[in-house]
Amino acid sequence: MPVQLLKIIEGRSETPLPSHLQKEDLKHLQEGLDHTNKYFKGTVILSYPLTKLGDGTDFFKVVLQDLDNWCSRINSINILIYGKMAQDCAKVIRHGDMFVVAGFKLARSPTAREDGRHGCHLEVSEEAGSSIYVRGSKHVQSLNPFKFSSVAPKYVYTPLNRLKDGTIVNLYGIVKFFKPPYVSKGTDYCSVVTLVDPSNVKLTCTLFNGNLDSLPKIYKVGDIVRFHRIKIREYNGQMQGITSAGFASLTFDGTVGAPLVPRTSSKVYTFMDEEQKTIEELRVWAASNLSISGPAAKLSGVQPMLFFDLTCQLVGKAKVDGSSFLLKVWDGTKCPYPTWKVPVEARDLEGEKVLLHQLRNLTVDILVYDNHVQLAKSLKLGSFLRIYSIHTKQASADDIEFHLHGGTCYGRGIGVLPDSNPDVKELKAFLESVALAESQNMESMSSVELDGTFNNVTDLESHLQRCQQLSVTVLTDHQDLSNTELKTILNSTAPQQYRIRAKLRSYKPQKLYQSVKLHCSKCNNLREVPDGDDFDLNLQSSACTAPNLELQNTSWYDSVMWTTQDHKERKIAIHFVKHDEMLQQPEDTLLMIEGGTLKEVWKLTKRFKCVIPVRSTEDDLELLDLSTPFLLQGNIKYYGCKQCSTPKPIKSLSSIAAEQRPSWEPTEIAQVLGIEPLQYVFVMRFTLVDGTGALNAYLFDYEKFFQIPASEILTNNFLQQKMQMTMNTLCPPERKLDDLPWLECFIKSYNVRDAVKHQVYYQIFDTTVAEDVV
DNA sequence: TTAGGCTTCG
Repeated sequence: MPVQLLKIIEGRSETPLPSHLQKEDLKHLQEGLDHTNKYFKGTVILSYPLTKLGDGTDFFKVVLQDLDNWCSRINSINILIYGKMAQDCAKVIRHGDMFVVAGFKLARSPTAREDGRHGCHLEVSEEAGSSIYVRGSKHVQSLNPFKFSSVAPKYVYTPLNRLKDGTIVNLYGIVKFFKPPYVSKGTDYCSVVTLVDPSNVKLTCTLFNGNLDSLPKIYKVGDIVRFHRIKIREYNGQMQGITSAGFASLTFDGTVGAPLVPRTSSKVYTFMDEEQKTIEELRVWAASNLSISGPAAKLSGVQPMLFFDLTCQLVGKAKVDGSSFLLKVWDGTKCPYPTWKVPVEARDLEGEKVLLHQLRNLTVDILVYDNHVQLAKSLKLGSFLRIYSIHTKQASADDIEFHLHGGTCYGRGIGVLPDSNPDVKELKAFLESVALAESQNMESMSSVELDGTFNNVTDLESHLQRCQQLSVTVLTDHQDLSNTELKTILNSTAPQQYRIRAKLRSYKPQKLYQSVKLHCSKCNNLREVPDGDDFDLNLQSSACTAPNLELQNTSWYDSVMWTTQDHKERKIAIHFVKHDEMLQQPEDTLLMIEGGTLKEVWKLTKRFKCVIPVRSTEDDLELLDLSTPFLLQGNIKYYGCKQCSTPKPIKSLSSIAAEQRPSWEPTEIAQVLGIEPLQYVFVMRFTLVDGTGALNAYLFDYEKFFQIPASEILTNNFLQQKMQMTMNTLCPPERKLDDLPWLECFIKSYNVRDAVKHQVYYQIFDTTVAEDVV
């Protein structure tokens, strides 16, 4: 039989190829050379749907990658399979399979220039006397491994529903619960991990090791682990896993599409295609079968009386007494409640004094107890931590307290995250921006303050006093102009420009988030920013269209598709845009999603550079309705103008993908997709007074006035607080007019006429909030 | 040996 599936033979995993065949290297596949008695071996990286040619012959095309030459510029080749063999192959071939072909005919590939693969393709059919051997992955039960040569030992992995008492096994699982390593009462560190796998059986493992590093590096529920040599025992009527001699583990991020970088302390480990495929399959299974936890809690979002996990940086620590220890941490956001400060002796507090002072309003005190003290003491200042199951407690009328109680219930504990952790990378970038803002604030304050003799209230007061003398805004141009009184302006004709000195008596809207609008610079229209519900509805209605199978896996993107296993059986497809035939790092990757929910789309934006929601049509993917963002990047939703856009087919994007270094700039993406992008803008009305008169001036600001990008305000707590603080400085609530600070501004007057009336309006321009106010 | 998940009570 020409297509041979190498079947499992109990205890014998080796089925040799016919001995007359010799392996041919990709670079030796050339026209004019003799390929009789040669075979080519590669991994299936792509297969196309089975089709019929014009004459009714079945036709199946697969792309093989040569693993021995995978770092060469050209490492893949097209295999064209005809007739019955095409049918047979189409039934069994899976992505990732090892594929061997012999007795092929070699011909020039007409698509080589376009697909960048080998200059020749291999033609294969029964008539030509070809043979195909397929080695399937572990998870295809009917197919099995054979060795081409003796390389690494083969591991067999036991599904969690097949575990037997008293055995030592290898297994994979998705972390459903874990206790980060803690000091046990014996001699070792202990970590308890509960796993689940697609057999839907749970296994709780108790892992011990004297070396912290030898325990699995699990950072969150949903991580995927591979355990080697774990002992299975029955305990209380259930199977339990426990470390045995030689136990080893790999841990992977459980997010679909995240890089496959194993976390391990082992210097030598096997991790091959099959393993990769298993992890990818488990990720997809988990994505549709396990509940995905929401975004991580931030200090700005804490509530009294709850338990939460906090990702943070350690800025100070101090011993308190024998059974408790103090950690001072921050995550760049401000806790909305006044927080409890644990009294400690100044000499017991470790940490940079200046930093502790600078961040005094952003750090919180976490008191850790009992078994956590030892680990807490050993933590390095500046390290990034995830503290699991912190308890917030409202002790007095105002203060909120943070406790990490003794014991390890619910995974209570402290984990140190490496700098390479994606959450740490994100946090670090955020903290740097906050620290910069904080230090700029500090520079403007008096040096007396820095020594810590002044308290917060005094800081604020002196800050406001300063604001009352100087202007809280500055002019970015035309400084030579002299001031004009408001009365004069009100009595003059428009259009004109003026420099004014006035006080901000009031402003609208009072709720600052309402000031954010979307503006089209082409048609000048302003539009409200759609809320998340609209977006969700659009996504839901587009999810009714199932992904078109013919639009999966093209020359410029790779696709993953799965069906959710809830009652809706929703089909989700993700298309990862490639660059140079390769997938890029997630942080550089643009992906398109069909059938995703709002939550899934947001989750993807956390990991990938750009996300474009799309749906299938008959012959291409297309953008959703323009009330939906055409692009999500970071926290920002980019919208297009309905009036001025003429959406083009999605394949127009492939031109950017083909660039040397695709930067995926929103403006460039908008341009190739025929979208006129809308810009986020603050629109506010300031009522200004100067003793001679009052006038309303509009502020129309993308970023310049507040030095805050309008695009980021809606999704960034810190910037919202910053903007609120700025407005409180410009127009302090509950103050008499005399006590308000001065603003220096440029305003221009302009006429607005319609059939019935004529009005003069004023707009602020070339003005910015003073640096020490921001 | 240790812990064997399922919140402290400071």
